[in-house]
Amino acid sequence: MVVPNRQSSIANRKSKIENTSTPFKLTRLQTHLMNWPDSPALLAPLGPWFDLHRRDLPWRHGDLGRPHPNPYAVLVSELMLQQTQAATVIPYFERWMARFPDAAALSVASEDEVHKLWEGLGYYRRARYLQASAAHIATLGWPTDVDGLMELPGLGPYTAAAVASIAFQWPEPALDGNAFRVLARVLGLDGDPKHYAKRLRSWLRPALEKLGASRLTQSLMELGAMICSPAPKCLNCPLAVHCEARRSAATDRIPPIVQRRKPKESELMLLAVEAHGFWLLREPTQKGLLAGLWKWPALEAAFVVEADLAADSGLPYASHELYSWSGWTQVYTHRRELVSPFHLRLAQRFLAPKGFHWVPGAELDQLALGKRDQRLRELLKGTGTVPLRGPSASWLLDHLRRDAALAG
DNA sequence: CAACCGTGGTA
DNA sequence: TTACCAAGGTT
Repeated sequence: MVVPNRQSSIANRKSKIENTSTPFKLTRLQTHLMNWPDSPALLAPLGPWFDLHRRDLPWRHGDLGRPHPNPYAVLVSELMLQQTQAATVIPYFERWMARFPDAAALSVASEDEVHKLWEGLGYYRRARYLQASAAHIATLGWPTDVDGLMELPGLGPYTAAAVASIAFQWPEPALDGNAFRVLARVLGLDGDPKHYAKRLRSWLRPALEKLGASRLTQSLMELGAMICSPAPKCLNCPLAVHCEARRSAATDRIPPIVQRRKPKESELMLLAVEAHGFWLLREPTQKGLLAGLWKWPALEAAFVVEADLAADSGLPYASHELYSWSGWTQVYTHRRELVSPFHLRLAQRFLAPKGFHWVPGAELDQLALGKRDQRLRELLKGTGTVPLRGPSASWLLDHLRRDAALAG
């Protein structure tokens, strides 16, 4: 497939990235660029270093001087690599490409299967965006410039530029966390390097044109991942001679650490309710945490206190059995959950509330679950339950049905 | 624009 | 154990 290089500029985009520059800002920009070393000269050592030390990643093509033979593979890898380390991505990428070898195959897949192949990788929105992008490409073909790539769902400034440079050799500067850290240190930037994004892109473009877009983009990120890491290994760095942060012993201050909000804590009971070989699962939601995935029913654990007070009310659930395991802490980006898992076995099924579904045990493994719910699914396969230590079975069931009624 | 979206590695 | 943070993007 031949894709023309339109030489469009991310920095001058009207939409999504930044506003067009005013004459005043352009003047400041030019002034500032005068103080930075020439980018092709400064970054030239990256090429030879990369040829010697580059990792052999399954989405990485041998000849970086040409457009990538499979742009779809680049797209898949870049979506998977968002906020995710390469080592984690590799097995997911292999399975994905085996099952969905091209955009057409992905575009006709079921959403459940798409999520199943993404299971455990996190940020599940990316899987849906990738499928939507594949549908666009299968129908209309590949975009012909970086602005077109930006229109694909799930592609922002970084990913659009990464696909442009790695898949098509368009000279679009792709700035990820690695590139920002490397450039902040080499140039000795003060403050958050993201504030320099626009100037850095203008400054980088000549280097992309001279050293090769794919080669420079990947070598910059590879250096950030392997050498110029948060705790840098400057002795092995091909840019050390001209690095401002190293010269001034400031690599621990550049770039500055951005502090995060403390995660919110919550406590919940996670229920595997079983009846005659069927399991009660929450159907996938469209929004919120773990959207698109199946979930075990859960109850706010504040109820546990009530349960202790209520004790067993003597309701007719004599044939029910309740098992539990020791709990754990489930960590998300901005949340911490204290999880208490239970297995409740019922003598008979009841009508599944709205938003719930009785799943045959044989199909449990086919559902896409988040790590928290995968963990309970695995517990059910073992025999390591401990005697009941928690609310009564009747109490749990009553609250589950009440909770489901409210949710529905 | 701050909040939100998962999970695993690392010091 | 805690906190940072990773080939970020969307709302």
